[in-house]
Amino acid sequence: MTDTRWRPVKRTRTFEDVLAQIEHRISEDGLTAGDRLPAERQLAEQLGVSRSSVREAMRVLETLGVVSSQAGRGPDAGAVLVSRPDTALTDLLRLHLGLAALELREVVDTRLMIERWAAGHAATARADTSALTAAYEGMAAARTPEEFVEHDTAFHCALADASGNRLTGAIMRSLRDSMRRYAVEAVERLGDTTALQADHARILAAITGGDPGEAERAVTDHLARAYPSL
Amino acid sequence: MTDTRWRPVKRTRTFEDVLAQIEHRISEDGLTAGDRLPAERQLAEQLGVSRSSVREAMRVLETLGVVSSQAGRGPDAGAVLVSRPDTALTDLLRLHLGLAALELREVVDTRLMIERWAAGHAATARADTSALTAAYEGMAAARTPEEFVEHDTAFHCALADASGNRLTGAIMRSLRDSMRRYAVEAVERLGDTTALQADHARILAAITGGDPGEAERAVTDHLARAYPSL
DNA sequence: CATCGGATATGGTCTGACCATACTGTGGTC
DNA sequence: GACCACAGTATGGTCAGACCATATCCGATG
Repeated sequence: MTDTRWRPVKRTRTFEDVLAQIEHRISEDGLTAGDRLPAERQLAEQLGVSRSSVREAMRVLETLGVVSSQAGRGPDAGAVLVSRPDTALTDLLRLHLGLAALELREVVDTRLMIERWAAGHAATARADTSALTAAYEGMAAARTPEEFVEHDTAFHCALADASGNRLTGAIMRSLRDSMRRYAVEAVERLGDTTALQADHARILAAITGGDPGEAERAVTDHLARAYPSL
Repeated sequence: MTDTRWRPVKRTRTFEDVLAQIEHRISEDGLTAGDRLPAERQLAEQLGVSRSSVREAMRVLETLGVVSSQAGRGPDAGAVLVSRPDTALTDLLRLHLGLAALELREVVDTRLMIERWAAGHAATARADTSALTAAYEGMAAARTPEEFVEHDTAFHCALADASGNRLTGAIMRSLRDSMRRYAVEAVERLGDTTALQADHARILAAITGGDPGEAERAVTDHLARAYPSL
C-alpha cells in the first residue's frame, strides 16, 4: 500500500499561509508603521492564491491592529502598516466579557494592578503630568455621569501612559473602554463624585511630589471607593 | 435639489455590520462558549449579504479567539463559540513586536508587574501549587536551553494562573509566547541555570508559606537575575 | 495658469462554482 | 439483530470573475 500512515494533523489554510508570508516580509524587510503593503490583487498573484484568501488575511491583520486599508488611489491608499493594538485589545475584551468567559471582577482587578504599578512608576520618574492635570480639570466641569466617566477614563489612561510603557497604556485603555458601561452604572450608583475627585487630586499630588508609595496607596484607596463591592 | 448634504462620515463595511449582528446575538441570546453559530450560507441569507462578507466577519471573530470553525458535518462542525483570548493576544504582541512598535523592555516590564502581582495573590490565597511544583521538577530534568525555557514558561504561567485571574493568566501566557525566542537567548547567555532554579524554589516556598511580601520580592529578584540588562 | 472631467488603481461586495471534510442514513452482509 | 460499506449531504475553504465606490492622477480645455 502507498504511504498514507501520516497525513498532517491539520492542513494549513491558504489565508494562514498568506499571513505567514506577510509576517515574514515584515520582519525580513524591516517594515514598520507607515510602510505600504502590495495591493490585494498584486499580492494574490505574487503568492499564487486567490484574492479572497489575501483579503481574509488582511482582515486578520486589520483585526490585530497591524494594517489599515484605504480604498482609492495614491500614496495613502491601499493597505498601510500601522500599530494600533488598542482597538484590537478592546474588541477582544469586550467580546470575551460578552461571552461571560471573563468576569468583571477579573477586569477590575487587572486594572487595579496596572494602575498601582503605573502610578508608582510615574511618581518615581517624575513624569510629565500635564495630561493628567487637564483630565482632572475636565472632570470638575462634568455634569452627567457619562461626562464624568469620560474624563475619568482620560485621567486613568493618562496615568497609565505616564508610566512610559506603551503596552500597559494600551491594555489600560482597552480595559476602560470595554467596561465603560459598568463604570457609568457605578458612578450613578454612587451619586456624589466629590470624593472620587478628591482621590484624583491625591493621586496627582503624590505623582508630582515623587512619592511612589503614597501614589500606590492613593490609587488603591480610590479604586476601593469606586468599586466597593469588589 | 435632493438631500445630499448629510452622507454618513464613513460607510460601515458589510462585514462590520455582520460582526455587529453576531455580537448582538451573542449578548442578546446569552450565547456562551460551546454554542454553535448558524452556518455561513444560512447566516448570509438571514442577513441579506454575501457569503464572503460573512466569512470575513468569521475571520475576525476567529482572530479574536471567539469562534472556532470546523468543516464537515455533525454537532462539532460549523462555527462554534469558544473563548481563547490567549492565541489572539499572542499574535497581537508578536506582530507588534515585529513591527518595532513595542520594545522588549516594555514587554518584560509588564511581565514583571503581572508576576509580582500574581505571586502576591497566590500567596495570600494559599493557592494550589501542584502545577507549579510539576513545572519546577520538570525544569530540573531539562538538558537544553529550549527545554529549560519550556518548563520555565510553564512555571511562570502556572504562577499567573494561581492568582485565580484568567485575564492576567492569558496576558502572561501571551507575553511569554511572544518573547520565547528572546528567553532562549537570555538563558544561553547566562549558561548556568542553577541560580534560576533556586529562585523558583524560593518563589514556591513563599507561596506555599503564605507570605505575599516574600513572594513578590522573590519574583523581583528572579527577573532581575534573568534580565540583568533591563 | 486654473479648472474640470475622464482614466485608473485601489478596496469592498457579490455570485456561482468546485473541493475537502466529516457525519448520516441506508442497505446489504454475516 | 449486529455490523460494515457506501452514497448522500451539510459544512467550511478556495477560486475566478464581475461589478461598484472611492480617491488620486493627468490631460484637455478655457
